Amino acid sequence: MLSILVAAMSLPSVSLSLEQLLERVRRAVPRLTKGKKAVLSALYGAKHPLTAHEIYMHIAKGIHHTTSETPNTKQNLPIDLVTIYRNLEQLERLHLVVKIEHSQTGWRYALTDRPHIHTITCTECGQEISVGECLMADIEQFIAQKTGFTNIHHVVHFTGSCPQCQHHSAST
Amino acid sequence: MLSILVAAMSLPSVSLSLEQLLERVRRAVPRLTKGKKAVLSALYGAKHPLTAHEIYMHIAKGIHHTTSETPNTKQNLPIDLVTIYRNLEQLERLHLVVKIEHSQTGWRYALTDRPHIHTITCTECGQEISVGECLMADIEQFIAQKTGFTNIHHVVHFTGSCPQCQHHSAST
DNA sequence: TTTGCTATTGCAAGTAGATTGCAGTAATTT
DNA sequence: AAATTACTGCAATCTACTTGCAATAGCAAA
Repeated sequence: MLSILVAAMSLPSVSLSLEQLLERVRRAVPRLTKGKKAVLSALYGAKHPLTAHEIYMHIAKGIHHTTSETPNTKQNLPIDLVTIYRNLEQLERLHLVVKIEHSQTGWRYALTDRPHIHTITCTECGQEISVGECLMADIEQFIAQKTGFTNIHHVVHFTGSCPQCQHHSAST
Repeated sequence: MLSILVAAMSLPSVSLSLEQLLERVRRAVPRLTKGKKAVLSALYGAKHPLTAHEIYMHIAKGIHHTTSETPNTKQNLPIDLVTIYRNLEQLERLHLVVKIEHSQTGWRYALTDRPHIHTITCTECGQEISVGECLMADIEQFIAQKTGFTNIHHVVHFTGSCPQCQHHSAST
């Protein structure tokens, strides 16, 4: 039984260039704006799912600082956080972006169909580690057959007692 | 492969009385208070995972109204919402209660080891339906072996396009 | 039963992620 | 180049949740 689940780990790697992604989004939305491109670029380059605030910081860091020579124009201002929220919401409705988990600092988003990892958090000490690539593909397929939903995605996070904290538990 | 997942749906039913549950908690916590008993009783009687606010309302509804004959004593006052939050946090640390999903109105909690259902929400119209009992047991076992964690629980929620909304999607 | 210890409670104030209204801006079409 | 309107940024707001602290109430020992 476990061997089947392990097999599910070898997900196909997505080899879509950023340019191809932007072209795909351009066809799906009314206007491909600067803010939308910045959000997609941040998610494209991310190794882990990002919160809206992390996307904001990523964009802000990529912008050159203002000096007397380079005044504060529209070009070098960061994208407003509220714009990032609104773009994530729109891209999620179009199934181009998905919520992966609700972390302690808010929802984390990733590009759809990206192979991704999930994490497990110790409810006692707060330690958080990876559990490897996603194992949910079979469950999603089962749900699709049962409910008629398509474009199924999952929000998954695990909790438990890490090896160091196991003796404190009441359930053993 | 799917037949294995379907088999995982027949989880053992938990037949613990409320009294047995309270006794178990009494041994695990320093003081079994009125608030803690009320929270546990609400979760015990719940058919679905509850938010802190839903637990608050459930407790408040179960209390007799104040009249001139029955003045406002400590006995018929509801449990403060902050007390419910603190009890849920404590019970979660002891693995007696678990977060099931982060709904639009906040985290939903359930008693640990209760057979429970998960839901799928349409990202376009917001419709939410059940996907049947939980299929995560095998994945949790795999993670336990890989990470050394015990008392593993999961936070799971699904999203997708419901049959009525599927033509609007950009991903097809 | 009474007493003492301290975990727990309730109130109030605060934090932070996320949302909303609106006037101005900019991406696209013609 | 002009027109249309989707989108942006600012400010204000909402709400789930947390924290500080004095008062209260479980529980155990006397």
